[in-house]
Amino acid sequence: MSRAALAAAPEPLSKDRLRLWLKLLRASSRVESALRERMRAENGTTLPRFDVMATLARHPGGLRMTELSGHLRVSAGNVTGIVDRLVAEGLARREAVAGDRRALRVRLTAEGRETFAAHAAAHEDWVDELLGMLGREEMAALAPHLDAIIAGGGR
Amino acid sequence: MSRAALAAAPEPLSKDRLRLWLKLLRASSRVESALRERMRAENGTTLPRFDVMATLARHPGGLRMTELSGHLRVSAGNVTGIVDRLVAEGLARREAVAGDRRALRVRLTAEGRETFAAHAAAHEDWVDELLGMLGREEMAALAPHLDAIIAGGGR
DNA sequence: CCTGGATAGTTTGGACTTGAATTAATGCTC
DNA sequence: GAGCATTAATTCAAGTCCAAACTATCCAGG
Repeated sequence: MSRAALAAAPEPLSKDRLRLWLKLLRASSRVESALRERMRAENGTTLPRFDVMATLARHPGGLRMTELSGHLRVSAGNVTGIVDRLVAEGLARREAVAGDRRALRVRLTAEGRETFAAHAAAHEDWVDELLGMLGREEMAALAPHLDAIIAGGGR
Repeated sequence: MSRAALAAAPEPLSKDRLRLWLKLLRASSRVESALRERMRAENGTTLPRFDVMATLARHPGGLRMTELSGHLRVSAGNVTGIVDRLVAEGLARREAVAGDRRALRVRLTAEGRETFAAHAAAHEDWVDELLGMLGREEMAALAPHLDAIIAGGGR
């Protein structure tokens, strides 16, 4: 074996992982910023607000603040401000929880449900368009690896 | 063909795309927040600052503010503040550009280069750990699809 | 009871983000 | 060579985000 072949150490896997991470980040950022922009321009709202409303829509009985921040990937202190704005716009309501005066239950109003339904339909169309290059097979190839990353090293 | 078979419409692809988008977002968020946390706790810095320094490190001759905000995917107004902080910490420097008094060239200082080298090494280790479940084959399966999403529908 | 620790939620401080407005300088065109 | 659109960068307003401190309430032991 030649000296050159010996010297050509295989590139460490960590470099590949770094590159893959950059790709993952870019792909995600591209979709997210397109969605943010359309949410703003066409629905007059923001992604965080939409996420909160989506979570509330999946739980018609309402959620406590802690549950809400648990379902989302945002901190509790953060949810307070977003819910404040939803309440101010008449899209959500805070109710007392019987038996625990510390807790609050947040729930969408009727107007909030209507508004969310319209936004969600548009959102689904946009995602469909932004990921239109992926067919069933491509998604089947991607999904398990994304799940593995989400599951992480046990964590 | 039975009535049931006719009624059982295949689930629209758009639902799958929506689910895939949520997976992509979660995977990306998981890695990003782990990196942010470590950057803060162990390197005493933030991801945006690190990103700016990484870009500057790849261009030893310096970059104009516009070029910097172009390489990163952030708005120009944003870069101003981040560079401000880097300059305040002595990690970067703004220089005048001969021939165009509007423009500025941003460059890492010697201290900035040293600091970045240390942070970058740690960063690579963390990514290697966070994506450790992916081997060469998994990455080879993922990368082209991520590239397709990045390339988008032309834009 | 009552006191000390846990829990629910808010507040606070600092950083980042975008989009839009602003300031300053450039360069094209007539 | 005087106007005028363009470009470089900053500033601004509003919102998002996190971590940490704080307030109010709950609850368990003594």
